[in-house]
Amino acid sequence: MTDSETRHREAVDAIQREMTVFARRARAFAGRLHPELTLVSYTLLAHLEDSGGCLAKDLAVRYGLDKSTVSRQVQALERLGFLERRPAPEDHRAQMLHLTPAGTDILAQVTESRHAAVAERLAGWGDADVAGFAELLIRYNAGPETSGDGSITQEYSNPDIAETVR
Amino acid sequence: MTDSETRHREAVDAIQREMTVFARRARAFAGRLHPELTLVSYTLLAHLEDSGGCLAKDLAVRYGLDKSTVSRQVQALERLGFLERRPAPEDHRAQMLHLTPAGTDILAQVTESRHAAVAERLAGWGDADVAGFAELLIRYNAGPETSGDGSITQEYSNPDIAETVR
DNA sequence: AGCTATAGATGTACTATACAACTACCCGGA
DNA sequence: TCCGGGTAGTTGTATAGTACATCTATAGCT
Repeated sequence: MTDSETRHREAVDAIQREMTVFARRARAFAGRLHPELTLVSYTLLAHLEDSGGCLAKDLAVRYGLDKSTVSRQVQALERLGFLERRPAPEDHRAQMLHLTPAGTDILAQVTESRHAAVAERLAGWGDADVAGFAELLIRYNAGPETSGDGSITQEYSNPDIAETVR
Repeated sequence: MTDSETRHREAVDAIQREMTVFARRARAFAGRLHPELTLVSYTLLAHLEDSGGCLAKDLAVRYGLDKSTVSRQVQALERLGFLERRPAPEDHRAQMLHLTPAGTDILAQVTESRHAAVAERLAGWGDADVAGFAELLIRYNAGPETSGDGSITQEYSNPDIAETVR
């Protein structure tokens, strides 16, 4: 193995390790930040905002969750008053999910908290590094252009790619 | 707000969003990759390897987990034959945890799988980008040098800083 | 009309987690 | 010396998130 190959392997290992560190902290982190909204709830509400309303099925496909999981999450978010269901006129099996004003509100609050937490970690970074980090993360999450990421099934990975490049 | 400030804010938002995307996928991802070892189990075993053996307390502090959680994780890993407990000679309340050969083995396998998954996502990246991404992630996880990350308590954040720069 | 596919809800089970209470042990001071 | 407060770990209990299987109602094609 050449020096360059060794360096490359070590960098990949570092990325693997650091992503693991981050992932391990993320949920507890999100929970402490805003007990009202878990990481998943936050993501679901955020998608409702982005999409301007969608079906539970869409959320399940996009985030690789079982439809039963989404069904219960939606129930909980409805109970909290953050979203409402409206009968879909064109398909009586489905229901359009929409953010309520309260949902829009809490989403903005949580987004702001998360933004602040990230900004604090980035304190002292140069603009170029911040911009570069953002770009590399987007590229990483988008995954190989050649479809499929070798670890999750096709149906799961594609919607995520769609999301990150939206 | 100047153009530069706007660009900066958008980059921070992108980082926040991409980290969220990543975190949401990580656990399910880890589970599919190696059902034997969850993300947490993997991290605990990895720390045993790095440290050459430690106490359950150390794991709890380092990873911000409750000692009961660690206790049960350790039980499970012992049942699977991946670690063993040895009475600590200098403190009879405590027990040193050590990887077994089977534990060392599975850890190597999972590390390899994770490495491969990451490498696949990085396929087509230039060496400089890979190295730069690794460096930025390490810096991000290490957090602001000024101690405390504004989101978790002091006791939790420090061990993690220690870990990422070990 | 009838068959199959789909959106969602519900029953059930499992895992990870936290908090509280408990046991066993450690150590420093009166 | 033993007593009290601190510490390592276990166990009881509760909760959240998740998946899989099953069920209902509806859609849409032939």
